[in-house]
Amino acid sequence: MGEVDNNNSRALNFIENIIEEDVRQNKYEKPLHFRFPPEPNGYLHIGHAKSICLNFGLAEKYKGLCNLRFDDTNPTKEESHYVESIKKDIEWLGFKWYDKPYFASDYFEQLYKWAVKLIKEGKAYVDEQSQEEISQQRGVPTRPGIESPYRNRPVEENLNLFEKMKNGEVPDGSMILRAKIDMNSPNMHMRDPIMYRVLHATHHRTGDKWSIYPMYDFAHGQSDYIEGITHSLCTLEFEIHRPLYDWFLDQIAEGQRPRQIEFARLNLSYTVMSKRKLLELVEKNLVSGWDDPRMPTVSGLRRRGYTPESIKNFADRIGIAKRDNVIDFGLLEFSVREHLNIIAPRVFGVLNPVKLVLTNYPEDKTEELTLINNPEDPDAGERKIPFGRELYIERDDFMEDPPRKFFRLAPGREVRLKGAYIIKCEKVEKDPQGNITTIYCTYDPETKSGEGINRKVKATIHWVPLKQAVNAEVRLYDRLFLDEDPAGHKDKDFKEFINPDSLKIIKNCKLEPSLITAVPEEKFQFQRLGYFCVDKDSKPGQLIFNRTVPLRDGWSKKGR
RNA sequence: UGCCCGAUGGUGUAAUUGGCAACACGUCUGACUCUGAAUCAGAAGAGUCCAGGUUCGAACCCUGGUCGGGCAACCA
Repeated sequence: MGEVDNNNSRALNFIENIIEEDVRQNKYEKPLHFRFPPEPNGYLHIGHAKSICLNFGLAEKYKGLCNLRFDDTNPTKEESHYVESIKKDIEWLGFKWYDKPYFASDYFEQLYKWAVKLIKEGKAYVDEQSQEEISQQRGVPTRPGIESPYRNRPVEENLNLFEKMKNGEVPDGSMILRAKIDMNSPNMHMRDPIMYRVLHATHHRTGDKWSIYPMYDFAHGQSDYIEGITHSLCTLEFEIHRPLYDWFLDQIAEGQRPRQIEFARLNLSYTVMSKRKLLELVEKNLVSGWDDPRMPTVSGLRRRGYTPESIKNFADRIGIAKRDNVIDFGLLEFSVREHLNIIAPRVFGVLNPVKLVLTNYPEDKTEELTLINNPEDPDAGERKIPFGRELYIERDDFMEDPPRKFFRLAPGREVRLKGAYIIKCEKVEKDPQGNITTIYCTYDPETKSGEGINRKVKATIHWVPLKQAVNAEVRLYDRLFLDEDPAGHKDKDFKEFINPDSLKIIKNCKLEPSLITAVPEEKFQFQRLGYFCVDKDSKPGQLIFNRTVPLRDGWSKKGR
């Protein structure tokens, strides 16, 4: 139980096609080896989840391995608490990395040796120009660059200078180590790319041991190579780096080497996906944190009430390709509903309560009614709810002057209280402002659920016993941005599109008493309303629920 | 005046590698329903960016365009 039927027979994506071909050709002697290489400078988001599902999923599918490797070559941006959050998120998604977490920083020594090797072979040199000069000389994509005056200095001099850089004898920014490739290349990344920079910064793992740090391009491919990665999957923006990835491997690799394959990153409508922008939302307190339930982060989705299964099914459904894409946020919502429909126990919760009195129900009588916990899951069992003369129902479930298509309660109309009796509205009581304060009904004792006669009524509504109701705070979420592509406007900042109503807090909601013991991350379907998840801020006696997603609503959609 | 990618219903992904466009979401009907949910049945919606070419046959191959994305951090 609890499994969403997942289509394993779906067509292969282009990466799987490449892999199948590799397997057919017996290209690798060892198991296929993948890797997920996050930089520990932020929290994982749903786009990373796509990559995680791809890499770890491929390893599972082809009985291979998948490493978790932190790409920690920039000590000025990386922090160990990000390492912890990333590990937690991957584990929560249900994936297991091979062996232990790996770190690019573990390869600093090896990388350094390779750099020295390149210098000795005349393939790398120390440049002492300013950042501006170097950038100037690099040229522009449409014009070739020009060579640095330091480009042809003697090997011995390069060795000495690089040693000084390494020993921390030169200030930040004064020297860099460059690969000697081709300043005329149409590919900007091949115009003598930077291999090492001087950074007197404390690294989250190596501390102050190093004062030089390798650049991404001089670390990533080599790290893949060291770990025996067979397929190095990354997003499209690295496509243009591939010639450089291969060039560095050409210099150092023997035998089997990794192959880089690029795929399109995930874009989700009505949200932003860059770590920089997400960080900005956090730092400017536009959201409550990385795990704010409105954030597209893995931790945000978890807090919102998403399940790992729903995220994995989503990742599977969106596929892998190379063209730019924008996935409808509704597809993510479909994926949670699909899973939660199967696993979430049904309960009664009234968000906007109005008192209802059954005038012909005995004053002191209380019944224990039995309700099915989940019609989709026979093993979910039953529970009891007390029923009495006074109840709460949803204010929206009553209309004094209903339109013809409104099926619920109205004066003179009958409706079933789910799991209880059919009731009929007799009259309403209002306050001086005209707000309805109490709805008076009669119940039909002959129509008890499961026992009595089952007359057809147009609607069944949920309810909560007034006396035993549990108070709770409920947080309703809507999309964080009003624009489909908030980051896609050249002239406007993405923050201008923030939805002012993305969070609505409702206090004094009335829940059925069984919910009193609910604990954080527990998920329920509040019947007829949606799926809800207990928030981490929730405490006994002060329950807080997040609405993960409302139920599909075919009625209000039709325009009513 | 460059280089690298890409282009298939509203959205996303397929098409057994050249054999007559499929699946999912969404939308719309209808059935069922003690959740206006779920479930079930059905429908509409693309002729594959454009123009040529090769071929008995092209979404797949070739040529030339058009449009979109990326590339000029001592970021990854």
